[in-house]
Amino acid sequence: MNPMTRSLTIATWNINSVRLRLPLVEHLIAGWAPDVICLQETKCPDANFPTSSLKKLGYEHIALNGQKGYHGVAIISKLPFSSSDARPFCGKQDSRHIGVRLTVSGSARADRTLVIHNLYVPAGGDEPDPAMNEKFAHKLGFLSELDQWLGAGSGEDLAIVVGDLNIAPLEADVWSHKKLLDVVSHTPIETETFEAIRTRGGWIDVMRQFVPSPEKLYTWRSYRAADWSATDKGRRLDHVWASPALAGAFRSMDVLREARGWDRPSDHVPVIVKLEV
DNA sequence: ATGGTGGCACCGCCA
Repeated sequence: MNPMTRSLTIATWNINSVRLRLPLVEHLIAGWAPDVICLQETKCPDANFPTSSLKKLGYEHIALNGQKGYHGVAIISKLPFSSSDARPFCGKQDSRHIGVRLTVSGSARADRTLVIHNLYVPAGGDEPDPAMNEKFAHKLGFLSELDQWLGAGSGEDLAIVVGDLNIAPLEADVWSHKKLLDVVSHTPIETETFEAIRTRGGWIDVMRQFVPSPEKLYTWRSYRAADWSATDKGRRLDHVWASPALAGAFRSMDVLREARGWDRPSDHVPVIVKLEV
């Protein structure tokens, strides 16, 4: 490794209740030891977040935007934050974003600032018609605000966006493109808007740098499947975007497919990236 | 064959 860079591992995972699945978070930590873990759907108020357990495991820096019962995002980190912020969307009080600023110290160069945004985009309900389904209208409104924000670019030299974005943009991101064209998460209005925001903002689809289309790549499989592994009807709903300055920085990307088979699993699996900054 | 499962909360809602 270049001694003038620092290696950093970042995980993103929709955990579907951080309290119920704290043992799985601990398992992820024991096996992969990410420097930073971005969680979505923590489903608990900040006061109930398992802060002390995670601090004992070395994640002493924790930024929370939780709420009771629904949504909720968190960033836990071995590295300190110089600041954090939570953005509101659509005039609602949903906890769907937390952002942090990390100072990454290189041994022989000036410190560099890395911004990480952790997002939980609305799922959007079942009916892909905003006139009939206000949850889908909310999702489209959320994307419109994301376009104004992230579509305008990173705003920072070194920036990463991760999270459950609840859209599978490419044909290779779903088990059947044709069967899912009318299914919320893969409708043309969603996939086209998603890719328009990403490309207009100059964001790199980091996962697809490592597993290019048309190879299938999934991060989510329904709880309703009788046998998730055999049928493997998955979707890539979780994403890692990076600003242009990070184009050459990523060294690895792993989708922990096996995590879908862990005891009492989340329906999403962790995605882990390693980069040098 | 048009279901199914899972979490949280409170006895329905959301995913």
